[in-house]
Amino acid sequence: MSSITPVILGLLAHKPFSGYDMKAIVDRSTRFFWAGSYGQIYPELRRLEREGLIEGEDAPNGGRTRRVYRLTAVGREALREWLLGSATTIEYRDESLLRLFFADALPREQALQLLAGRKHGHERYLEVLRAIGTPPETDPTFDQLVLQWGIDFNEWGAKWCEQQLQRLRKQKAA
Amino acid sequence: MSSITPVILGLLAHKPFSGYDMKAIVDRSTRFFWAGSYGQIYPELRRLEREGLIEGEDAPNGGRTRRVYRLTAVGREALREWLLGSATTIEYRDESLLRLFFADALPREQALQLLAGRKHGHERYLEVLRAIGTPPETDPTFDQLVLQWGIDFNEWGAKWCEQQLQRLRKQKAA
DNA sequence: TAGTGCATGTAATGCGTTACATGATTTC
DNA sequence: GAAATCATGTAACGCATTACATGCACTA
Repeated sequence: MSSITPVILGLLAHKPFSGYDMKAIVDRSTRFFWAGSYGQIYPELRRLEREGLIEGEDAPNGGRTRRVYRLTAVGREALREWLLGSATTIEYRDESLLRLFFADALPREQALQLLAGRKHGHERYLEVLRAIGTPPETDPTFDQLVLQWGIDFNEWGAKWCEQQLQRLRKQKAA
Repeated sequence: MSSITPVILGLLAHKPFSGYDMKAIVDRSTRFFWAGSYGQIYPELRRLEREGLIEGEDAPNGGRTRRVYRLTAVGREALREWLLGSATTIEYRDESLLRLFFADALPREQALQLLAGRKHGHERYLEVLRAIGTPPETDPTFDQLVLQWGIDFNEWGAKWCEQQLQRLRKQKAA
């Protein structure tokens, strides 16, 4: 099982897709917390078919080759197991946080500017996520709930920066 | 400039360290958002010395070889430039969020359990961070501020999960 | 004297991204 | 008819982790 496997199974649980479809969907949804590339998707699609977790069917668009896959019962069970599993990788790399970590090497005012810059980063991210759509208040699907998480997280992050900024400025004055 | 470069320069801005020292420091501080390994550190140390950003000095402990590095003026300027730079990589991989994204494939109650599990993940992370230390309320250094961010973030995350859990349970009832 | 920590270093491994190649179809 | 989009696929590349190798020093 590679890192892209659950994405493929998860998407196909909804409805059949081609590799190209999946890449497009990933690029405007999971990529914010789980990226994927053709170099992962296509080989894995063939492997999963060989192993019987998915089934492919040729569905050309005119003379344009196209192969759509659907989940088998075995694949659905594999997805269920992964969903219920407990192993959970978290990888977080945040250069802005690293800068802040070393900000003591900077004059006070410039260090505070790093906080302001981070706040701005959250705000820009927020715009990107809001452009994707606004999840409904009631009965959101779980994929919409995750988008809501992204929005809430960035709002929280921007607010956190602002609060620290005010706190640190006040202390300087005192 | 590799990903470990700013870490080396940033640490040496404080005081001289050996490669071994730096790895140990990284492992209990930046690794939560910026990891580093010997395979990166040692080669980069020699490169940075060759380029004149740092200077090494042999400082053996008895017969145990040891080489400590300090920042040169050129290195300090390079650090300053990186700190003030705007390029900012963010990479976030969160399997728990991916699970939640595909949770529609699960019976309602099991899907909600994923939220509970995520909350638990935040709480465990919180314990790890609190074991490192509690940043002071007043006049924290910036590295302490980043630790505070980690604590605040996980508190927020746990609370978010709890709120969604309550909201989704109430909706089911309605 | 065996185990742990200090200390440096590299080779192998695994991974994902990037870039490229190919070709059909739709759109302006 | 040019450009964008659909569609599949792979090779090269870069990068970080893992594992291993070496050897000294301290401590139980």
